[in-house]
Amino acid sequence: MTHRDPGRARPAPTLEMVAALAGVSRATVSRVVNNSPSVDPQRARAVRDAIAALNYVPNRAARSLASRRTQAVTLVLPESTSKVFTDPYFASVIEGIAGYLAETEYTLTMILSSESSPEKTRRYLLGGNVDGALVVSHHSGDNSWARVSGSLPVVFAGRPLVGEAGSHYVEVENESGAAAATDLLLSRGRRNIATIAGPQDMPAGIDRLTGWRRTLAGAGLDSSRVEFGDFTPASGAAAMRRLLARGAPIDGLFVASAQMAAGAYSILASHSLRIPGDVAVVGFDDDEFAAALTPALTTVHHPVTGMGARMAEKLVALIEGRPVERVTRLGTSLVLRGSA
Amino acid sequence: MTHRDPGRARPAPTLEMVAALAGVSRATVSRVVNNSPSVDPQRARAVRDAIAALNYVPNRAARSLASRRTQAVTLVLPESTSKVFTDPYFASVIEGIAGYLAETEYTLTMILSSESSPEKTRRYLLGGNVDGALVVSHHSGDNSWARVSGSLPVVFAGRPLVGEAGSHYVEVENESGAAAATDLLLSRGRRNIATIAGPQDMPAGIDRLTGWRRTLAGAGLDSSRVEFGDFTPASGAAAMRRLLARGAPIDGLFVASAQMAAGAYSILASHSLRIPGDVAVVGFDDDEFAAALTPALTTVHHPVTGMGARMAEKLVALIEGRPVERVTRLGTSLVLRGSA
DNA sequence: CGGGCCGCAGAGAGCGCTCTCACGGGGTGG
DNA sequence: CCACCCCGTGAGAGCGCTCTCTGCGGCCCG
Repeated sequence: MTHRDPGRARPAPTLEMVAALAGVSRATVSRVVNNSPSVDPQRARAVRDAIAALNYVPNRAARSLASRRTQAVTLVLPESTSKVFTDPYFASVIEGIAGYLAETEYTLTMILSSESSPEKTRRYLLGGNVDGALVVSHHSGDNSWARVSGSLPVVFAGRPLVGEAGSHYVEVENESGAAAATDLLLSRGRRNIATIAGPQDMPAGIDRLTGWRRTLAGAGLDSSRVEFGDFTPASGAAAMRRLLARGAPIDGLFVASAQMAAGAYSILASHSLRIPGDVAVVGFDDDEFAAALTPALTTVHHPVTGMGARMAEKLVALIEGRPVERVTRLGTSLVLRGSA
Repeated sequence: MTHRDPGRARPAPTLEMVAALAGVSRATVSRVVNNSPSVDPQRARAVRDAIAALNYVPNRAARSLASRRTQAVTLVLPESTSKVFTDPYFASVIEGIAGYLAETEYTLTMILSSESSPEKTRRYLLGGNVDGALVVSHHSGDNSWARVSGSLPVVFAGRPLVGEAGSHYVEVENESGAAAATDLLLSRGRRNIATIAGPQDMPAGIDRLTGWRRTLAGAGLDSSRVEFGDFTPASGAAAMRRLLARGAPIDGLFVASAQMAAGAYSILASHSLRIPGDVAVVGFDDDEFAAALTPALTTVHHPVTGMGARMAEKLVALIEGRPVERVTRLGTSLVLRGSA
């Protein structure tokens, strides 16, 4: 079947047809479809029957044209994401967003914000294509959002580092999560605690490091054993290698992502350091990586899917003019497994 | 800023306004915007200038209403996906799709096809909301696609097991990839080769098993050492446990996904079986998991992102009535690392 | 018993764009 | 030199819906 529909088959039923069948005017059908309260129940019923009979589905384009609303929100992913796209994080966030929106009238569109032409993204957003945007803006580099969020509802994943201070966002309590992880290492009797931190141009990287640092400082311990990675396994391995090369003793390790922990594991193994015997390890992120490691990674669990859902919820509320908390913070919990 | 735009700020410029500024009719502007060949170059230039001056962006809804095309395609993900969503596979496919579409006029929308109400999905697809659909239909269970793909261009990821035989799809050469993996194990002198196969209700699961089986049969070897998983690390671990429990010797192992390989690794380790010394392992999928394992997994690489791009490309061609190969097959390659 | 409301329905004017159709003018062939 | 094309253009009719505005009854109040 070289498939080309010859003439768009069945022409979709229109409001007009429903109105005719139900014996009312277009306006009334529209009212029923949009749940306007002031419709005679009996007529409403007739209309609903007609809708069912014709298998009527409102035409989104027409509706959006007339109402000047699109009923669509877009998820903006930085194209740089390509590099980290294999991070299960994104998939989970998307899942949460899509899951929430599925129950609303909103449609989810996605754009990869091309770094080469941020203007294209801006024009798309401001061109009346969507009612709002969700931004998974990882790095602090792009500030194109400041301008957009002034005239379009925008919700960020994670505290934006730049842009206007009034942004709406949903974030995970990275700092307290990291603190809890570090506390656990302390409670295990570890005193020479290192960390493999994330990039310092994103909140997740900054805050997790801060939590670790603050906790060690509170315990009067040295917090100089820091190396940085970019959340990928390879960078975790490299950071671990640098950490060991310093020569300072390490008996506890907090890693800012499960993927980096995977990298660290392999280096520890190649140095014949046993987990948790020689080095107790606590990670951050409770994804497949965390569970798949041997020993399974004790880690800070945070609700990624939930974050997506909350972002979507917040955005819809914003679009519909309902009151919204500007910031939503999601707690973390410690998942104890074998590594610490 | 409790952000509520008071009255939709700046009313977007319309075709009409561009026409007035350029001193031509609406029709002519429309022609320019749509690259109609028959426009006087000089006027076209005037129009383009006017567009730039006004920063005009066509209103998608109006265009779609008038043209009966939506310029949107949707990606349908089975909701069951939630369970496997952390699989980097999806993220990569999406990346490929979004990347390709970014260069076209098409917009990407996503829906999680709720298993509880496939009807909702169908109505959305057939309700004129999109010009075409991309289906990442993993399992063979849902056959709702057969009906849809009759009246809407649809491209599948992977050979669909059910539905009309004429479907368009892009697939990876799973069978030959698996065969190559198995051949490698043979070339390493292994003769007691087991496999952890994927679910037998999806092509990726079936074909990879077939490739393994065919190769062993070709070499006159026993191909009864098979256990199944569902592509997750946990299922890989369970399958490995069952395989070892059989008591039959195993010196080579082909695992149908990198994630399952991760699970298998941990079980092999707990049985003090060394990789590749005691058991040489070859996986399938070249994702973060494969590289993060210790020893790094020798695996069959397949172009997941490329598959997404090809799917999108195929769909757009289909929508625009251009000739399209019904099936696209993407080759695999063997990535040699430390595990075999 | 009359006037004023209020609740519900219908008429109709667009929303911004596409696309068919008709038209004018220049080029070609007879 | 005229008939015929054909190319480039503009006019205008919608696409399917929303939403304001008007109108029609019936009810309450004075």
